[in-house]
Amino acid sequence: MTKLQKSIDKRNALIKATIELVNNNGFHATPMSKIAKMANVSPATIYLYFENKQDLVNQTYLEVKTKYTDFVFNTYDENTSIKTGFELIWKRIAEFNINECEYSFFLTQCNNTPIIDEPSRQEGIKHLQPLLDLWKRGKDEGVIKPISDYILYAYSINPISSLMMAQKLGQFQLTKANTEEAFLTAWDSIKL
Amino acid sequence: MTKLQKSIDKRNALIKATIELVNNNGFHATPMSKIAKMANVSPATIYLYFENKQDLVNQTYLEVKTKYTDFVFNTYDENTSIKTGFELIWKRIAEFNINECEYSFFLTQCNNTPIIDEPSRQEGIKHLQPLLDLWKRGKDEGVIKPISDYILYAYSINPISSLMMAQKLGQFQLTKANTEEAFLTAWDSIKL
Amino acid sequence: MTKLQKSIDKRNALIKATIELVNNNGFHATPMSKIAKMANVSPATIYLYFENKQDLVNQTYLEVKTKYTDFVFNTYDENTSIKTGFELIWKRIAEFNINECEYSFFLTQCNNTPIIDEPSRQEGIKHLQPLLDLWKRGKDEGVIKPISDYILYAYSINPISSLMMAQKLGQFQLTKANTEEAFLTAWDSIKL
Amino acid sequence: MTKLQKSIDKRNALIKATIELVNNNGFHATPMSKIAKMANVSPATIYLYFENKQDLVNQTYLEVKTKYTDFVFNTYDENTSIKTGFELIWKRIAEFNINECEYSFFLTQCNNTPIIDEPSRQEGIKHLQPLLDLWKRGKDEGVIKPISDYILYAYSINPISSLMMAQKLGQFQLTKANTEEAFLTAWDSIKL
DNA sequence: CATGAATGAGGATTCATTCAT
DNA sequence: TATGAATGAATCCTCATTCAT
Repeated sequence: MTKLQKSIDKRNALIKATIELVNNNGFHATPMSKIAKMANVSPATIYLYFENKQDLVNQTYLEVKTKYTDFVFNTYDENTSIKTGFELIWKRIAEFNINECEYSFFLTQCNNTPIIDEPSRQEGIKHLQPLLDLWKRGKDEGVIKPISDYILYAYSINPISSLMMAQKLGQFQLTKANTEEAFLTAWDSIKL
Repeated sequence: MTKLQKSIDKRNALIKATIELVNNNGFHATPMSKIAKMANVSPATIYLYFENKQDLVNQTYLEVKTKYTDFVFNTYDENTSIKTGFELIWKRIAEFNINECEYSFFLTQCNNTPIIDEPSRQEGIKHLQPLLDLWKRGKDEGVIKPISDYILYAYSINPISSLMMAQKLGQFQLTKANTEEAFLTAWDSIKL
Repeated sequence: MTKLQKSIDKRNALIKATIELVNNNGFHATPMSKIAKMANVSPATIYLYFENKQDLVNQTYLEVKTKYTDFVFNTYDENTSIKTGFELIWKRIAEFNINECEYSFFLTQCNNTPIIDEPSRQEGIKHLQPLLDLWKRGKDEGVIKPISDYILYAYSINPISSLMMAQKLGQFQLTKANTEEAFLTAWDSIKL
Repeated sequence: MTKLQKSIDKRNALIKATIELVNNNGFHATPMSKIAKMANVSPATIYLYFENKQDLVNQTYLEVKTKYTDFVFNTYDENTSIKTGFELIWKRIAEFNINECEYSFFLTQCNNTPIIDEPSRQEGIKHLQPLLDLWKRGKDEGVIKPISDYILYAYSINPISSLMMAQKLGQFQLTKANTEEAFLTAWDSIKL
């Protein structure tokens, strides 16, 4: 194994540990020492890869966000009907939320608390462009309601996170059937 | 002013300070000393009213949640059509989110992080019963989709919080017109 | 013992400990924990009395400097001959350096290293005014060499510190006879 | 360039960096990593040339002290009158303090704090022998006061450092004229 | 009830030093 | 010889909590 690979491994281990611990305890209840222990490095080593705790969380956020959007738009094809395109994206988002719930829970927590820098948050928003483009086209074609993207997003995308949270808390089970219902509900909410 | 009143005032001041500080800094970045200072009491005094920091936050959560449900169901009348009943509740929720955004932001933060005890969280859920009853009736009457309450909630209620968050971040403005669009979208998502 | 007295005692104990430890180990080799231990308080207690380590050393410096000048000019009388006045001041300085060598060594160390803030250093210089006034009169009367005060100071006052340092290192003993010789040497260097 | 030369260069770079950083920040506020960076070597490399941080400072001290005495006694000739001999030495010391103030400030700092080992300090004192010999002759001839060498040193040599410090702090300017006054003052203080 | 002073435990971060290469 | 990566042991400082008054 090369030196570079070992470095990357260590950085990844740190990010993984950060996600797990912040998910379970919150940012401020997650000491650097625990992150180090879980990643099998010395606390001092963290500072070779990250400037400080805030930087560690910011970078973790951006890394996870990138994984998220990469996955979400990976299968997306612009040349489809609005509904098909939306379904493609929505179901990938759902799949990510179900299969990578560690990641999606982390994102949710970051999005709803003041633990992330505003710059990093802004950086994370950019990635959704394809979905916004799709909605623009949908509005032009009279298929999607002519309302603010924020409303469209709040009603068709955010609920997936809510359901994921409910599942994490053991209140609810996201089955195949459930997911289909949820998708149709999302579509009902934004279609014209 | 009676002694009892003075006590209640102090307790209220502490809860108010907790909300403001947790909203701005997060739970663990909010020291007891700052809460005390903002409430104009000694740190030691907090422990006359609350067992410890966790208890303070739990009680704050329940208190705010109670304010929330009291407000939301205050004007509710069971003897209306499903849609009217839903609109009544939904708009009160929206009104609360807009006018008392300190409170609703606090609830959102609690709902999306591990800072609240599971027992307190469970306690907070109970209060929604009238809405669940309404949905049950709606499903029976064939007006509301026959799907899990969690999905209904995720699609028709949670988005209000999302929009409130967006507004708090300055990305979005909840106007009268906007709110009406949002309501119709909510209804579209759950109506059969 | 009153509460206030206990507070003052603690502050004094901290300053005493700071002097002793910095004298023996230097500023940066003196951890707050050791200062606390020697003063019989918890490390956290230091921060009730001082903002941080730098502030602790700055305040210690000023406190010692004040003790120094208070002592030095305590017996001074303006209405004497130049030589008598100078002798009065010089011998008090010598006495302080001999009897309170902890204090004078601390001052010397502060004066010769970058551990004291510039503002605190400036603050400490002010106190020497009576000596400067005496020299002014001496120059006017043609008794003192008409050269820079800095030179006068370097030759007549600073050597006392040097001798104190030598004594501390065990190389030299400041006896009565020695001190008299040193005084005459000082006078020879500045008298016209 | 030979391998040996490269080694010497590195050692010199390290010593130079040590002087500059200790002068500006003090011994303990000067991390090995910064010294390494300023000398353009790896931190690990320092340990090829020096046993540890203390050894690095000790050796730096001795090296500078050697430069100092080499310079000071370079032009010295034993076969002169006491006054001429003293003037020769004194003016070289002054010249060194003015032209190589980085070096002399470093020496002053070492001489007034506990950062140098006692052995190294002792080692550094030896070099002054020619001056002590001169004073011995002067006392025998009845030209120099029959008092302790420590007093002679404190009054005629140390003040140069004091003036250099004052100059470094920007309070005072060591001009030609000033220096001459200072020399005469030094001579007045020790001559019989 | 109310408090200011006090603190032990713990957290982020730094640093002298080592080690595999 | 030279190094960059790695680290354990501090170090400064904070904070939830207690206690004497």
